[in-house]
Amino acid sequence: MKTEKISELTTNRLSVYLRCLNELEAAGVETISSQALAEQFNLNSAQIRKDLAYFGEFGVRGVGYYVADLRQHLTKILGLTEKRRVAIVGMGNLGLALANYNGFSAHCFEIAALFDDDPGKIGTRLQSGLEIQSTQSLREVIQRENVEIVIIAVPASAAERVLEMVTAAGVRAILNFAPVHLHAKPGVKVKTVDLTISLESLSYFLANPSEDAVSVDSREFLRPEAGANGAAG
Amino acid sequence: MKTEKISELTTNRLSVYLRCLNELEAAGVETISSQALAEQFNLNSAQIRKDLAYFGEFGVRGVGYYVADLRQHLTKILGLTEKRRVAIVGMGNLGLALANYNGFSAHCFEIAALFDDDPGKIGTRLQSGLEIQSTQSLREVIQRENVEIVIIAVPASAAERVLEMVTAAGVRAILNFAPVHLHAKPGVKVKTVDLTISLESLSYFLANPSEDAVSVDSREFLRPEAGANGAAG
DNA sequence: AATTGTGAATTCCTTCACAGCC
DNA sequence: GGCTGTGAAGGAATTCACAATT
Repeated sequence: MKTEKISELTTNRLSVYLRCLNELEAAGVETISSQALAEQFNLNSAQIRKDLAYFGEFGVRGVGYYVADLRQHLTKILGLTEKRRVAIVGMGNLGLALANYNGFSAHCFEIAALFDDDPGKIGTRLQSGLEIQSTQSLREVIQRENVEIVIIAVPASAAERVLEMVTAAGVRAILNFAPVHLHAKPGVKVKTVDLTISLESLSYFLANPSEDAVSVDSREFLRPEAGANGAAG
Repeated sequence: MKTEKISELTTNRLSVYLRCLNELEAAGVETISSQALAEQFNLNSAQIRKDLAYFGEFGVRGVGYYVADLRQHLTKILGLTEKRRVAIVGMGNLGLALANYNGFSAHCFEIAALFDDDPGKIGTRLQSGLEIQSTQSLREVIQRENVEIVIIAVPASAAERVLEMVTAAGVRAILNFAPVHLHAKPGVKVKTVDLTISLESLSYFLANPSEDAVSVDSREFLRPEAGANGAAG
């Protein structure tokens, strides 16, 4: 167990391993080797062992990793032992879609509040029973509902202002869908999902026939460069 | 102008530069230095110059880059001179939200077809006028409509099958929202946007109080690791 | 025999620092 | 003087390869 700084690339991979372990456990598999795990994701087995070794010695030499055991360790490392409460700001198409998406609850995230500043939307109740509230009550509601993570789904022009409101309310973890670079305060983490960049990256790929037409799932969050020829998954 | 392999991190940053140049041009700014550009994104100015230098000598020493000129070069490099036709497979909440999202057309992407295999949805027409079609006609429609990019917005269990159909129809660029690792054939690029990983990454951040509470917009698609202690300085 | 955990080697990416040019 | 383009240096992430362990 080291105290080095853990790269975000490593923690992203831990998420992937955890998902796979959930499936393996459901399938009744008891142990898995780093090699077998690596083959599922086009990763190197040493990388998996290193990722895990940052947090402890979870494996058994000559055997591999006990699925149930490792699953539990990763769940704890990723802070997923208890539900985390999430609010969404911006109830346009995307915000609504996320609010109605059921996959979150299965993964320890619970939508606890919805905000918009359009008077025509405030007061509307979704299928889930949650009511859209005014952004004017954002601070109060976030604190009362113990919201830990906020999803920003407003237009780019409003995103920075929302970030300020949200951090002023004490939130330290933000998932931003607005296509803009946000300036976060120290101690606050902003993850931006930028669909324009993703699409333009595909456009670049189409425009520049790769000399060596290798491919793979290009998830740049698993490897610094996947894709191109790389992987990414 | 080199022939080295261009990293996906570089092309992602080109998208960011282009967006900024669009704003600068609209604001009537004529030239910009790598230093000024770098400050907007917490990047190093040498990195920007290097990114651009892979593709040519676009700058003028002592002056900087002419905004209109560089904008045009980047548009061409990213293959954005003509509209790219996009299809969406899976008309659940997310697929619908993406289909109704207007930001695409502004960025040279045009939704050309929508697919689902739920008979209750097939034949439905969206606001845009586009009709949801059966996945059984996927190949035919994709070829007739000259679709170059497909967005997969189906459940994880169906994603691999959809990928096969789509690549069989000749599509080489896929944006995948299903939380699963897809296995792409050579010459095919898959970019996966995985919300579960993003949220779990935030959960990890909350669960592991960073010793040095520095922060930054952690877009791992701009730097191998942003955030944590990343860019701040 | 099989597989982990890890130092060393490698590869890749970023930053420095300065020559070259406007 | 100011700024680009770039070789060299530095840093970070991945992979190799093997000792340690069951």
